[in-house]
Amino acid sequence: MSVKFPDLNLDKQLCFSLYAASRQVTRLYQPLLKRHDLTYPQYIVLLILWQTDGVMVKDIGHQSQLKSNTLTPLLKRLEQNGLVSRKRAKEDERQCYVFLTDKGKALENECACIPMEMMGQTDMSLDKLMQLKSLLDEFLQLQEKHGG
Amino acid sequence: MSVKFPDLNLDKQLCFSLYAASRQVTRLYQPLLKRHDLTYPQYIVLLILWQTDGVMVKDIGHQSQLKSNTLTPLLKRLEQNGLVSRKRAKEDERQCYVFLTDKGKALENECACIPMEMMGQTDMSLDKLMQLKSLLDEFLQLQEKHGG
DNA sequence: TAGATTTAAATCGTGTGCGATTTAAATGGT
DNA sequence: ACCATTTAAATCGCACACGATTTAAATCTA
Repeated sequence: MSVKFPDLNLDKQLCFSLYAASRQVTRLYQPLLKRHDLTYPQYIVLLILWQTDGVMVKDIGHQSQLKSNTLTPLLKRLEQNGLVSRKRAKEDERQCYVFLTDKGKALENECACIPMEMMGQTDMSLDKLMQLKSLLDEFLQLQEKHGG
Repeated sequence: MSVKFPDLNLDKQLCFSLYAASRQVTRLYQPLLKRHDLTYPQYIVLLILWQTDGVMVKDIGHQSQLKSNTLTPLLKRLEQNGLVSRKRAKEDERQCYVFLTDKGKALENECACIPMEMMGQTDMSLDKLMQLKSLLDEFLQLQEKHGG
């Protein structure tokens, strides 16, 4: 058994590491984001909007890999906090466009220091972080190809 | 700015990739675990118990990096499903030991095929998966050292 | 053009995650 | 022995995630 499948345990361990690392990163972000009354998933959505303002919920979903059942309540919270506004598209009433408010746009500058602060907390070389990202992206791409 | 911090965006993107990859892996596990009425975090806890039966909640917490506020309800669900039993330690009533039931022990064999099935779904070389795990573990270790 | 199908969000229910607090048991210092 | 402190679980509240379903709008088709 251990000859035929020498690394049968690897995937357990890999998934375990991935799971723990992801939550650890979220924990690292939390104190930085709390200053701006943001959660980590809210920050992810804002990163998407700061890149391109006025995006459909569907497209935010595609970029973040989150569905409307997660995004709708999250976006409502961002709206309640005055960071975004949601408008139905006139040409297709099913679609909902999300726009940054002035406050939401201003927040981008206030959050500008976060990436730097995070980098400082990782203690890993830039080279290894890039390697890590590259491997994760390869995994995600293979998944997108295979899983639709 | 871009000279001094050439990859300021890397960490945004890396965290994003990590976040997406972790959830993708959970999604891959779900259909396999559903057959046994398990969630992914429940499976993680069972992996720990299959390795060593009769562990304190505290130790499960240390291995899984989950606290009692997550573990207590999760363990109660496992108990309700007849997979584990929880007993207070006689020598220290604060401590709670978790034991596998016969059903819980039997489940290990039923889940034996899961790692193999998962490996088949990743489409990545063993070499790269090991690289990935190595980088994630290095990150986690640095965090444990730094963050306590 | 009426009815079936597809599509985009929203809604619902369950199970995490986690900060903060609480409860109760053990321990430590005086 | 007494009381403050520490420790291990449990509890509470909030915000995700996600499968499944629903709602409503657009589109396709006979």
